Amino acid sequence: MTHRPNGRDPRAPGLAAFASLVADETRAACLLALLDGRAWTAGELARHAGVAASTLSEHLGRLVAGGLLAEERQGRHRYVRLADARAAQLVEDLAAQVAPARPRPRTLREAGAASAMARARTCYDHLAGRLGIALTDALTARGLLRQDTGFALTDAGVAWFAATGIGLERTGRRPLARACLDWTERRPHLAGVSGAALCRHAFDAGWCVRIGTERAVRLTPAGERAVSDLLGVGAAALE
Amino acid sequence: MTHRPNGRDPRAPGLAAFASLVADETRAACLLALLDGRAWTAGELARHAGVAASTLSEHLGRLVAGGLLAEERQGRHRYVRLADARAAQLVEDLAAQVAPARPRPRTLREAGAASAMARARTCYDHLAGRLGIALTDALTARGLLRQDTGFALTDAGVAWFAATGIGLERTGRRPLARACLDWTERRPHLAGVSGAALCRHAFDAGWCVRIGTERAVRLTPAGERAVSDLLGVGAAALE
DNA sequence: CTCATCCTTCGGCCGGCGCCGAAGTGTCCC
DNA sequence: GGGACACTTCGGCGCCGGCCGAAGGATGAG
Repeated sequence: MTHRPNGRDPRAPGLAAFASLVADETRAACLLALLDGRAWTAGELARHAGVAASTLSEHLGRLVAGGLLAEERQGRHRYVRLADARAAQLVEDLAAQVAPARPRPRTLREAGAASAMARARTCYDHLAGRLGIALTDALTARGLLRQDTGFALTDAGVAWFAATGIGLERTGRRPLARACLDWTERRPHLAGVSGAALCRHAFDAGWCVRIGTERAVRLTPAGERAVSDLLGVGAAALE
Repeated sequence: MTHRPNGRDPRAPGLAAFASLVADETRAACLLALLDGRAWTAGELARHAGVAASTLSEHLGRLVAGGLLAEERQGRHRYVRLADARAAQLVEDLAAQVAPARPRPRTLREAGAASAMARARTCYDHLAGRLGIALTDALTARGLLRQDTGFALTDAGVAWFAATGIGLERTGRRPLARACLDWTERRPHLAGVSGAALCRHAFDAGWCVRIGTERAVRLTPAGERAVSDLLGVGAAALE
């Protein structure tokens, strides 16, 4: 990088440096894995990505320095997670751009896992998969969310969250509602403060539970009743 | 790249490859330049970026192959522009993430240009700068746009566009309204179909004109009257 | 036709960086 | 204390890719 006396936009170096963080396959794999919203140890990520621990340590150093990851050291472990909702959104958005190169279930076990993921999963801090879309569509059909002129809760929507006992706390500048493009379905679903609150409530109220240690989620019988009663979402929309 | 038999997300290679497109300083400079929404020739971009024509030719090849740019060959010229609104949004979003490393006016001329850009400019196909924000805020204050629960036009807002004679044609899946984070102001302004329509109308109706060959824009006296009459935006909000 | 202009292709150079294994540091457990 | 474990640092290797200049189309002007 020699000196460039030109009319380049001063943001170019920063933009390139930032994109470089994602521009490595191993780091990209880490970021996608961390989209589950949990904190992983460096060792877990190294095994997941299939590289030596030393290699991964350097990658984590870069990602933390770049502000994409936050770290928390506990004893001899280094826990790492996406820095904030902003970072998560960035990875989501970027991942949504890439060609849906995904057909690849090799074994029955893999096919089952992929099917469960497509049905319901978490995407950072909100619900995704067909479940996430079904909820989003139901909110829209009931006039609680409008997607026709943008993406925002209606007054009735705000009231619905309050009546259902789901608190919506405004934190900083994070929007109350925003669209997150679903990877498997290529359709938008609810994210933002309300999406996160709905997801948290769904877990707290026992509407859904995690399947194994993955991002996949299963709707419980109680959850089926709840979404049917509250939003009129039938079992058909969830299969 | 040896074979990785691991549990990596299959999207990782694509994500990394895609980010690589932006992860080069010269390509980043091109993308930022193209955010003005116009078509540039390869030569113009080469001079702008300060690299040899041969070097830039290779960069353009990658960006086009990656789907970020669209090209149009006319005679011995190769015109290139951002492929679509999706690509523009991606570059905007990414650029908004990077630290606002921008203080740097060296000469009076540069300072003047920076000041004009901060006042009013285009951002791909919509208006940005203090003008863009003033319009967005005015729409919000008048109940035509709601930003409190997301980002969407209200029914009154749709009616306002119709009454003002600004057509809103739904094209594909592009949202009618979405927020674009302003680089200089760090605040959201109106983008999407309605943002583009408003910008186009402003030029067609003579509300504003381009300053020189840059992205900067100047509000005409007629434009000042129009925004004052239609939205109650005073001159103070635009300085 | 001839020349100038714009772009692309090719060969070659060089730096950056992703990778590993070995060695070192810090932490927890017994 | 000793040993196992998690992670980091370091040296070294190899490759990818950005850069240039020279040469080769392709197009338009005269």
